[in-house]
Amino acid sequence: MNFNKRTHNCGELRINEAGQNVVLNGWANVARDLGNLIFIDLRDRWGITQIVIEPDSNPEAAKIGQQIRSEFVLSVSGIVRKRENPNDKIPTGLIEILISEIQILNQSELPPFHITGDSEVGEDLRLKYRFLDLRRQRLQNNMLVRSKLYQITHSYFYDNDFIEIETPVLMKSTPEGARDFLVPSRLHKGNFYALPQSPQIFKQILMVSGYERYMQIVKCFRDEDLRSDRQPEFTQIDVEMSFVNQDDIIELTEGFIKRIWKEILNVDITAPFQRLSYKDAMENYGSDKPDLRFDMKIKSINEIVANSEFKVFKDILESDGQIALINAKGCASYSRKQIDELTNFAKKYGAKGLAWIKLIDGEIKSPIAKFLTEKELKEISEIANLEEGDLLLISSDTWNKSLTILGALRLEIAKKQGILEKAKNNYSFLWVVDFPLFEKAEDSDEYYSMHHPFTSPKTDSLDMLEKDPYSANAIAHDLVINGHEVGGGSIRIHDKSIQEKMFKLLGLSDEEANEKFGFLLDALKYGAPPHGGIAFGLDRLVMILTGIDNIRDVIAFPKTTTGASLMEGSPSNVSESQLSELGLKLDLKKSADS
RNA sequence: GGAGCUUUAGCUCAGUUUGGUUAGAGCGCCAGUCUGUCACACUGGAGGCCGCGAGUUCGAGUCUCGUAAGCUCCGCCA
Repeated sequence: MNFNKRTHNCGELRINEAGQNVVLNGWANVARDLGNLIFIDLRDRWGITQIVIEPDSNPEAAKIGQQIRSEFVLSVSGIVRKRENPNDKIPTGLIEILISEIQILNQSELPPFHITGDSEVGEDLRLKYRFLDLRRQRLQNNMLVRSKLYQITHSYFYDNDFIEIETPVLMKSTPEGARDFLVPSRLHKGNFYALPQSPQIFKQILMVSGYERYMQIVKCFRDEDLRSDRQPEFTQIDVEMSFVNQDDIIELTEGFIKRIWKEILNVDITAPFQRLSYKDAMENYGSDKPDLRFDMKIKSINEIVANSEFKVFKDILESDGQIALINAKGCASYSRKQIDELTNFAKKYGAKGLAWIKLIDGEIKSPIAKFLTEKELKEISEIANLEEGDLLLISSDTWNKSLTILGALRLEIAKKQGILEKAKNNYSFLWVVDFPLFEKAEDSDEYYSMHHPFTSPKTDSLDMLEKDPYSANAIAHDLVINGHEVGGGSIRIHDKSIQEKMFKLLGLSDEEANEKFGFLLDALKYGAPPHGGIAFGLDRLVMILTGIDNIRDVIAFPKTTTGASLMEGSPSNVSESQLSELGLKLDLKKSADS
């Protein structure tokens, strides 16, 4: 097709260019036909420029102009001139283009939703017509931030002497953590590749190979249920270094985050970031990824009620549980119904109930007051800083559950009271360190790696690996921004015998360990350097940088909560011949029955 | 695996409490008028399987049951 190619984009012309002949290409954002004067807002990804057709002097252009509808693709030629009435809402608002020639390059059907403006549109419609949703300014801005982040990442790590190496997308299935996505092999019928949950082992092997500083922006895949911040395929900034300790990794990361915030948000942030041990994070905020933009700390009252006759408390204390509270400032006015809602909220996290204490008109109101002595009530009021109009929420359960419940309530209260809304332009950066090496399953006596099985124990925990392995700590570090876990890493095990011991503690026999991770154990035999690293969730970083609370809005082509793509219709059936080539037969009875 | 919310015009939603004539609004769309608009304005018009399937009822957008899709959360996510 012959058409006049643009001399400028739709966002760059200013009053200085007045008098110039220019050509613009783009989409008709909106057309306003005033009869003997036609205005068209021409849009491309750089901006909007108003073009004018004057029918009296250019009847041919007017004829075309009258046919133009929203989203038609145009090429326009004309002269830049000062506007009679400027529009101060857009950067090009001082000028307009008087048309000499206008060409319709393509028509458009009426789009199913407005491209212009920021109107709310149903998620399913947006995903089905993703090509139109991506045309909207909101998503274009998100993609732009994302692209900038790629560039900053590459340049920062390149400046720091890292090299980027690609690791396989088809690899061995090692279903230790999340479910793997599997890919059947045609050449090895009955065998499967897995898509990587992370390039963890490959990057460690690259350290053994002597690359010392590796990074990669890499897609990872986990076949687990989705959430508003979780997609089955997501992007990770993967980093690994040799001959380093934890502080080196943390320092490098802080420089990286500083550069991102400066270059994308023009915000200067100060390092080093605060550090909290896992234990302190849990005991103060009820979370291993606390949002520190507001305070509302959890207080333990175990000692205050140590001798309480109140059966609920007594039982919890006898089983080494945790009784703790938060002070919901100014929430004493909550109705019975609102408190019931909070209780139901807490029950989602496994709470059996929720006790509370209010101070209204100088008087304490509480369903459990009659079980507490005056001294206990006084000490609780003191430790909680109970003031007029406050509501204390008290949870008693196992250590982990009680604190997790209060941590969730802490966030819920902050949301309800507008505390989060007020803090939305603030940023809190935090390292959570000293994670336990192991985590016990709730319903069995089995232990799992809290991080992954290649995480190094702290050196002072090496002894404990022998005596009390399940109390040992890991040299692990999570980067938490505004209550989101955006990065996690550790110093890895580079000693083969410790790695073997870890597998054993996780219940893997020598055979199983060799079957699954033999190649890693092999590599550790040949001069593995001390090494460690970190990986960042790129999608979550973009969410924070754009202030968007949904991961789908920072990914060009995301999946729905059932893992489907509404645009191209995946996942989909495949033909019999495709299956037989792979030596596969479907047996859907089971899933149809259940 | 479990819980909750939503589904009505092209889009965003009201209507469901208490079943009852012809299901509404705003925006958009179509036609016409209009020389300074920028969410143009004005006049007129078209547009509905009330997600889908059963059931209750003289009668269902409205009540009951089932089902699908989207979203949010718990479990899950080494």
